[in-house]
Amino acid sequence: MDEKYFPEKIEEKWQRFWEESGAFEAESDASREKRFYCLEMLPYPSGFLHMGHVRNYSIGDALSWFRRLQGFNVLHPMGWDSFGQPAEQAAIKRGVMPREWTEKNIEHMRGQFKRMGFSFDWRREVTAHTPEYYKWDQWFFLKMLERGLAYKKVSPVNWCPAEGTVLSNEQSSGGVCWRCGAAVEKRDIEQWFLRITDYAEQLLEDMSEIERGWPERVLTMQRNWIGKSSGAYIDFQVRDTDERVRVFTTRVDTIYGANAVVVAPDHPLVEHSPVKDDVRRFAERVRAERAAARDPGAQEEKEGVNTGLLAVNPFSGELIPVWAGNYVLTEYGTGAVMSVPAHDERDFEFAQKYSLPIRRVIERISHEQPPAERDPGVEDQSVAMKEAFTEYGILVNSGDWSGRLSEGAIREMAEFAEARGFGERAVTYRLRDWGVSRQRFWGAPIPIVYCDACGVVPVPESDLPVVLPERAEFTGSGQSPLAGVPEFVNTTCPKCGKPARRETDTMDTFVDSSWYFFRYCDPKNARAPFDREKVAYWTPVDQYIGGVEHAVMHLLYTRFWTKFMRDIGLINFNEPVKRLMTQGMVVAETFYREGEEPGSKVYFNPADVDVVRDDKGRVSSATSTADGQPVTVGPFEKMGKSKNNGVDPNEMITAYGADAARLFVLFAAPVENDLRWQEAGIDGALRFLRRVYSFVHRWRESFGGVTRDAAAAGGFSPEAGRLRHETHRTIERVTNDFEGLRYNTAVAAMMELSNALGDFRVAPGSAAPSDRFAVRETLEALVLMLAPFAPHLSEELWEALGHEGGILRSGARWPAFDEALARKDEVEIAVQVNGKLRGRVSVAAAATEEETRAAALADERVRAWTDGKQMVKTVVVPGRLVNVVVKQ
RNA sequence: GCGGAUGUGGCGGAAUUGGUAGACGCGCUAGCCUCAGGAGCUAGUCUAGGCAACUAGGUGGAGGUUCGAGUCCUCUCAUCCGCACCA
Repeated sequence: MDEKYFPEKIEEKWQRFWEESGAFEAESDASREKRFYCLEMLPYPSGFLHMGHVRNYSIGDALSWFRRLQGFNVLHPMGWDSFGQPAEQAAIKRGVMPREWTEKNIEHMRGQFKRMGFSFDWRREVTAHTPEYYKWDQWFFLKMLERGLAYKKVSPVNWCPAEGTVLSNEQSSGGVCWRCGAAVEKRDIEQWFLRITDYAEQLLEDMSEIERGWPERVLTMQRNWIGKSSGAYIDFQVRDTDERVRVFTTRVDTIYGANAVVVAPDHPLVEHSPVKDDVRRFAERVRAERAAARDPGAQEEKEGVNTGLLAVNPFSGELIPVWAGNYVLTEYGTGAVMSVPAHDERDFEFAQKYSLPIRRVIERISHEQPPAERDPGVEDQSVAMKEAFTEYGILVNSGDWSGRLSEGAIREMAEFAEARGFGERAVTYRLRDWGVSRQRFWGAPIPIVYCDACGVVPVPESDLPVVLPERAEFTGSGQSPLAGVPEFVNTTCPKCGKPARRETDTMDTFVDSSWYFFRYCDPKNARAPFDREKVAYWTPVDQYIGGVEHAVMHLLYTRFWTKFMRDIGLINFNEPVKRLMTQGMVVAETFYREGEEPGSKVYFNPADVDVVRDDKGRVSSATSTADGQPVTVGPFEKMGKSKNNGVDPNEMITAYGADAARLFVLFAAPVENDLRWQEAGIDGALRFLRRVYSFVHRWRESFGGVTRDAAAAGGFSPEAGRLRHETHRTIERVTNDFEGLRYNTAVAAMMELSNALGDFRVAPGSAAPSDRFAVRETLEALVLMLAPFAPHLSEELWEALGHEGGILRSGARWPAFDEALARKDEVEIAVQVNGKLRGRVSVAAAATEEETRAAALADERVRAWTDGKQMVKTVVVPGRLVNVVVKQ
């Protein structure tokens, strides 16, 4: 053992040891019931690990180590979400083939992971872009197709007319093409969809199974995304046509107040309009406005045109106009609404703009509701009402329904409509089917063949995988790259054998990430996506860790995929993840100067800035290291290129070691909070590790031959007793903190223990056997508890303490605490007089209430406040405090 | 606009869930050691007063419940996040 702690030397040594001994390799083993699946979201191989990754995987790695030490069989795998756009961008920009680019990145990042010392079972690595993996994406797609869950429909994409390419939402933000700046258009093309909406109800219902383990806000976001809404469909006959227009409403009770039917601008009913050209022009305009710069947060003004059609209110028989309005969405409900301005804010706004009549049909029933504004005796309330009354109430002016309450009327009016054949109760969802088609090269090809004779033909399972060609033209313009590869496109029909063409769309990368963690359980299986028994052993995932940005899409899709896999008999549970943890961002200070352009900023990397502090430690100013001139101190922001405040994990490892970096990210903040990266903080982590290292170095020689019996025979000195108490109490605290993923307080507890060891002022040379026993007990516990945070150092110290074969193979177990030792035999009791702290007394931990009270009242300082006063009562909280209430 | 969360020293954050506010770390101050280094060690560090023991105040703000409130209740302010014409 070196006298000093040299991280790089130790880290290399143990990384080699782990690799050679297969320390983190796990196998499903029916005889080992205690098993734990610890999963972190797999990264996109952009080429470089960033601090967000370091944090994400440090959290998971710590938990994996903890469970291993507790004797669990732990599955902790890693893989690559390696399909996706950046690879294609690299191909366009630099002419590198996506596969080459991707694999080089993976190579590099895997090396970075290894330098961090994460305890992955690398044999299980899953890589989305390999045919061995995406073959099963295709297989699942075919299974969905068989079950009617995959289908094709026309749907719009962002289209750059200048380049003739399809753009993602991101690439067309602001309504212009990110590359050439041309105005983006919407174009309708046929695309593949998965019927996730068939599972909407289950996706909502099954949330009850995971409520305890998932963050409330993630479930809320998913609930909102699914957007369940119960109401009714009502059909309005359109006069002079055979058409009926169906609307969806949650408030049938307000139907007597309907002044119009408003349909989406591109609603099919428009065909029957006598002024359909006007309506079409309107629809075109709305369309164009939407495609163009849509500022986030900007709400369009409500606009509409009268279609000239008239519809019959099936309840009242009243004739009302049909309008087309920009505020009615084609995609939601039926694309048509009944407009009830008196009781809906949007309809109110619309009616005001076009001077449509407003009729109040719901009155308040409680004084807590806003007072009724109305002109008695006048039907049209346009003048009286200042805003819509959207609450439930009592029905008025509603024919036979008048006098009923909203709640009952909503139900019964829907039933009435159903009985009369002009409507039904209905539930709608905001959730839409999952569009999986991408007009891209770098994705799993959708296994479909188009044959002139047979139509749409699925590729037979036995012909999978449909392999992505090695090369394609990535000119950045023209057609989808796959369409330009004749060897790929031209094939024969699996049914009739005649020439046919392949589907050139590839799959959304969310498909890959929907089931990858099942593949980890059996990553090399060539006959099936995975072996059911292996998956049954490991899944569902015990703990999943990742960024909150995946709260909706990825996590909803993977829940959907799980339910589908259940339905085809691959697994037998509903929910893939028992516990979910969403970690906060890594943020760092920003420094900048005003740029040449007004409002532009030139950012300085924190490493190139000197910060000046006042004597309270407040940052008062900062200067550039380069020129010594001042720079402006900005707020903490997410690390990244745009703010030039990123920190390279490699540099951190070089300067401080992987262990210190890992310890710091786990200590600096609770895992769900944002983490403020401060270089000084990692210094503190390193200091702590050095301290622990030097304790072991100082004491290890003196531990020989000290047994528990020998130590106990001599009894423990008060100091040694105190140290043992601290040790056992710390084990208790750290163990509990782990269960709640409270790493920051776990580390704090270990630091306290190390401070206690520092206060134990006995020299190793002159220590009694009992002292040496106590110190060894402390150090062994500390080293093992530190393993999840700083595994390399812990391995080194464990070896220095005389254990062979590495921590996991040496049979080491997470330390157990002795309840009796963790408790104190003397406790300090706070004594308050009238709620103010006036003194502290020490009593036996087992002291009765009476004894505690007596001790408190006997205290001199307390008596100074109570003598001569009338005592009203005393409150005693055993083990904590005494409050004496006196009359003033 | 709707929904959710959070406000504690100069900073990140603790506080056994109604019981000693500020653990632990960073930063800062002073001292020691020193080949004077961004190393190590020791002490101090919520605010005000005092040499000190101590006293008073203090958890965004205002009320309230309670022997006792960072924690519970009411109102209010601020910040952050999500959704955004969802009928």
